[in-house]
Amino acid sequence: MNMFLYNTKTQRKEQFFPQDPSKVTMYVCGPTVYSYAHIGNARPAVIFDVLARLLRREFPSLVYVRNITDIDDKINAAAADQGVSIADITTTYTRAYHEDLEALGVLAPDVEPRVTNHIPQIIAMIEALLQAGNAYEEQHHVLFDVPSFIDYGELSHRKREDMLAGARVEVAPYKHDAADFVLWKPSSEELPGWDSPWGRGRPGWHIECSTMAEAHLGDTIDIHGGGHDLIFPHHENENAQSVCAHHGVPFCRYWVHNGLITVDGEKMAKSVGNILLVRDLLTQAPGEAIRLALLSAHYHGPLDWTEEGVLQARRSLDRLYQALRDMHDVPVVDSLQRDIPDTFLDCLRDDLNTPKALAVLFGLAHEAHTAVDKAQRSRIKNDLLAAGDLLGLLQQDPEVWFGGADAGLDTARIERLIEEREAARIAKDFETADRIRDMLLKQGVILEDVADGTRWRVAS
RNA sequence: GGCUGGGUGGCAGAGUGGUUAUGCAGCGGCCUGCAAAGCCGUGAACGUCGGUUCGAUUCCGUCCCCAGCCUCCA
Repeated sequence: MNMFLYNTKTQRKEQFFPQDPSKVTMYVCGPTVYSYAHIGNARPAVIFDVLARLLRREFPSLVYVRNITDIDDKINAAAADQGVSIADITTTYTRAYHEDLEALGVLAPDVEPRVTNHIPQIIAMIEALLQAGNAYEEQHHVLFDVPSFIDYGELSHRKREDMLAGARVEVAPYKHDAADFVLWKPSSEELPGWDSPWGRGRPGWHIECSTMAEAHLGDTIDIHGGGHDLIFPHHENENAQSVCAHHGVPFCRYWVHNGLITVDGEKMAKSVGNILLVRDLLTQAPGEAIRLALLSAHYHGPLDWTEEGVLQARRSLDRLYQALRDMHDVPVVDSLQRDIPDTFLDCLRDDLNTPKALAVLFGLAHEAHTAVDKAQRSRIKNDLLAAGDLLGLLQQDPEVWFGGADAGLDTARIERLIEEREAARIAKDFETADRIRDMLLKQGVILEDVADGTRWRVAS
């Protein structure tokens, strides 16, 4: 059970040893709910979902926390923009986030804390930082005193001097040091705020994750995940806060970051106008195909999102489901006792190498088409389903996959035409038979004549 | 300017100090009334320049290119 993860902090792949093997802890930065989830939000959700599934299998228990950030100036701006309440915005987009992730086969985390439910704890942590001498109050703000934390920059591998060189932000007058960041800031009348020892205000950006991690997982967590863009400043600051609030106790043992998504080779950004919403992608391809597309590249590297990539993912699933379809009458062992082959598990244990794991899946599909032995076929089907389940794939009925689920097809009509064609074939009227087949093909329905009759599928 | 990740065959994408995954696409064959699916076979790659080595795509260094971060973006 050797597991390895690339640790951003040490910049190398390390063997994973949880602090307490009986209870692994993982915290992943969730969304700020001010708009619909885009494909870049979906990538970490899917990746850490796979990691969570793997950890649950490899260790007796896992506590997986993925937060919802429901206090943020972008939320306030969206509310003002749309003329609705802040609660309306966060409720709407939290629900949308859940719907989108569910469509991608992402399981719910064990805990999904919200910032608004942790204000007292946030205030307590800020007080702890003030007491420890790592924070100061200035003009109704409370700021983290970066120079007071000697290890600052350790995670993102930056030196403070270097950071100042290219800084594109002006230093606020209430900061003692340019690198200091806000823990608490004052709220005006119309903005959401809570009473605190420093007046009515709201938390800064980073403190909520430190607080929620502490509240649900303790002082030291095993794995902290998120997008590559969060390494600095978010995680660097989170680490500084937590370590200082806990008097030097390490905050996180393994920092795991996923690469970012580009769209047709270009950065995905509002300014470029190429933000792809999960919601919109789901109208173009099944959620399972989008999930596979996200897992088809190693999590650590960049992923270029293209229509061709989604199409390839659909075809990959066609191939895998084709194998399952051919084994529709092959029995499998009870799902609770499913064994997953080590060849497959080892791929994931090695820094979550999903592309390599997928290759094992294709190998199984190939075996399925060549094996004749009954017991062997049963084993193959079992492996395919069990391994697929760990990736959150292949759990549909193949008929549903090939039926194009919501393609809005008249199934009865297709079946009738297939019967007509069959009659024509028996009568050796191949002209009619081919005409029917071509007609269906034009409508995106492909016919396959197999041993026990004619079956159909929707073209990818 | 600093920091980080990446540059592999037509495309996507793993991996390895020497016999070069996997999927899609291509080519030849089998199967089929013909197809489709599947099977069998097959061509094709490691950004640049150096170094280490018997041998490097794989290790080290240089350079080039791409992407991201550098205070509220997953």
